[in-house]
Amino acid sequence: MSLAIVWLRRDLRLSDNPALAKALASHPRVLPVYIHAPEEEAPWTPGAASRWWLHHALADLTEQLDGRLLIRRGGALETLQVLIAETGAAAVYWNRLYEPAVIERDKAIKQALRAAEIGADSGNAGLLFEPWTVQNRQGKPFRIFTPYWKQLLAVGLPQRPIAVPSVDSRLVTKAAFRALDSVPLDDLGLLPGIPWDAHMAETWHVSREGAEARLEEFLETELKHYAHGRDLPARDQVSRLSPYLHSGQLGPREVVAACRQIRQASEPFLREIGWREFAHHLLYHFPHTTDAAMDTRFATFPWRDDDAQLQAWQCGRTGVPLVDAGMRQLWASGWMHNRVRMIAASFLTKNLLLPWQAGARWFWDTLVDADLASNSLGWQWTAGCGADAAPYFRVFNPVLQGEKFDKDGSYVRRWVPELARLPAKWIHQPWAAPSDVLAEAEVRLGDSYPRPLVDLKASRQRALDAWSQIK
DNA sequence: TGAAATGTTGGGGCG
DNA sequence: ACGCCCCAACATTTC
Repeated sequence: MSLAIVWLRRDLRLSDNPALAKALASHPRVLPVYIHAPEEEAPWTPGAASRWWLHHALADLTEQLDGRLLIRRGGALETLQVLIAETGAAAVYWNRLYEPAVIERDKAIKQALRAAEIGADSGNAGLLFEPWTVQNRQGKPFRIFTPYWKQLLAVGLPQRPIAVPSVDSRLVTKAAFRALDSVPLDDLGLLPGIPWDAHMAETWHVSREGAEARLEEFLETELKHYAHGRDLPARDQVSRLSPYLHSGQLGPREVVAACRQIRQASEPFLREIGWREFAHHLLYHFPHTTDAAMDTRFATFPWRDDDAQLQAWQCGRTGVPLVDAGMRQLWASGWMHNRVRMIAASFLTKNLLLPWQAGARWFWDTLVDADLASNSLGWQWTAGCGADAAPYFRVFNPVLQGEKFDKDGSYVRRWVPELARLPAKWIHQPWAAPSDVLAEAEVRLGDSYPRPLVDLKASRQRALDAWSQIK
């Protein structure tokens, strides 16, 4: 009786899971396995927020599998080989990932297994289009989003996910499972040592059920205002699906299928799914862009080095309310509204002139949706050094952005409570408020709330001057 | 998925 | 009544 191992990674779901479907199609029994080998993703081993999410996602998947998710620790290849020896498995199935280090590892594993006459097959659970299947008329990878997206739409987005297979009767028996040594989830040490995750637990339902509920609620209630609503951080009319997509608790084909089933126009939202695709496309074809600017002129860009300012940015004490609100939302909940991400990133790279890689590293550690492809693209986009980046001279003014997108200041009030009593007129620029207004609101600049690290106008000019040095 | 500087227009106050 | 100036309001250009 041949057994197949289904090696789960960032495809932590049963539905629309090609590896699981293939295994079930040709083997009477399957053994789902998660192997904890973060060092194999170095230097991009999952950050603290990602690990927190992963813990709960694994717990939920274990429950869906009636306790039969085998967890092991150690090198992926060796662990698979040991498991094959222990179980007599005839084949291993998994779904592909697209980060440079992981591609290399997975290639080697596939080769080694096949050399040992073990079946090894992989599928696509994570993307609508895998990077090597999309190219422009010259046969080259796209570098600009819009023509890339147009082509995907012309080809047609895949929208037929694979249904949830009934796995229960096909899992290894409970007796057989007990005979295998499964590492207790808690032993992986994914949860924080000090409990900083209280607000995260309130914010997120890290489960398949949570993913489905979020998707459904978003499509029903928020999608119709998405085109404008997504710009208002206080309203939060966004999907919040990114962490589910990253862990694979939800697949992009499932999202597209759900959009097609409703009457609302979903183009603006699907376009964001398109950006996620594009990010993976770029990372695959230009693997160095996790660390180096795509635009080679930036090799000599005069980035500053200032730990104190970097730290102030990280903990939300820059003195610029909208930036601080975003950074505190990130720290507390593992997530930041997309518009505020752009503003906070623009402030770091332009106004503070600190390297985008430093920002990318911080986001990597603090975001529950931290994704190497999306994070690298996003930071290079903001810094103006990416493939299809915002022009360098596009500098966000956090005061104007606040007045446009957080008119009444409620987003700032929520995350920067020491400014909550300021009237809307001054909430985005307390440094300009008359002293009686500050006193009335019990704001003491430089004491209860910092003065701004830099003058917005002067630092904007400094960034433009730095740009003119390399162009 | 900007912002600031610069240019243009048109209404209204005023001599 | 007319021209002049001021300055919103909007458009265009530039970074």
